[in-house]
Amino acid sequence: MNIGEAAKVSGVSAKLIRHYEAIGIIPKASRSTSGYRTYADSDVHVLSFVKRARGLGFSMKEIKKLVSLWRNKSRASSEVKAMALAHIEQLEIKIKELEAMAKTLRHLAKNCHGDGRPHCPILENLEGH
Amino acid sequence: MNIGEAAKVSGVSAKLIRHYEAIGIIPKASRSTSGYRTYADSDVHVLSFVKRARGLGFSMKEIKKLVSLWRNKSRASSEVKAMALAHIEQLEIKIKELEAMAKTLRHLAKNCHGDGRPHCPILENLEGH
DNA sequence: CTAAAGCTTCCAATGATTAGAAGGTCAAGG
DNA sequence: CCTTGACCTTCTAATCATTGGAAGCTTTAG
Repeated sequence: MNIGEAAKVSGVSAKLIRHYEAIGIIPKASRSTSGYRTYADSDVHVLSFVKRARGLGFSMKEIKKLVSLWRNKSRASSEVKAMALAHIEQLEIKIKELEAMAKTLRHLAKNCHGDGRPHCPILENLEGH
Repeated sequence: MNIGEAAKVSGVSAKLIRHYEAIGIIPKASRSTSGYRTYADSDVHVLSFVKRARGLGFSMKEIKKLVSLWRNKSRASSEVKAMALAHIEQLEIKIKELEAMAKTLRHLAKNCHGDGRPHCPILENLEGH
């Protein structure tokens, strides 16, 4: 399989596959005589794994670790669970931040007439009342 | 006021003040004879405005627009409100994404023993069951 | 007069991804 | 056989907001 087909099957773009290889997320692909990267089903499997982990919001650094745990058949599940729990915590912090922003903005927007006049509580709030 | 004191008063780092000037968020500061940037209270006021807008999650592009609306005494509040509402929508989308991630991860973590054994539903899920 | 703190500019890194340029390779059809 | 187009290669650079450092000038305090 060339990189194009591996991209199609895994859902990870060819550009990104090369990038993942460059930064060591995935091992270096073997090459054909002409220098093209060659992929087996198992390689595509890793790419799909990475894609799913990204979909759960893990950073590439974390994914690198997850992949190595995945490949290590004698891993302790506690290590994976700890990563998941730590990540959940980060997600919850981020969610709270965004919710606080949205809450403030909703409050300000509600009090803004939104007409042709210049008076605007939103700007007043940003100004520091 | 030099940039250092403006940074202290506004809470925006000197580095960032220069950067904001370079990308046109704030007007070019006037200079002393020796070339140092000089700031008045009104300039610091703008910096605080920018900082608050950032705190609400607006992008610098949006903030540039907000600042110009703020300075335009004949603006229509509808324009500001529209930006706020659009931003609220983006925030809500992001929150939903993060919540979906957290939900999935919580479910997976709950089913993971988290002990010394290798069996791990989290990795199994990433693998594609 | 000198040391330290503060200022200047420019260049580079972060994190994940995308985009482009310039060129080599492969398969199919005329 | 040769061309066309799709695919591959590498390297460079853009995005976004911010931070960091280097090298050098200015100001302030002792």
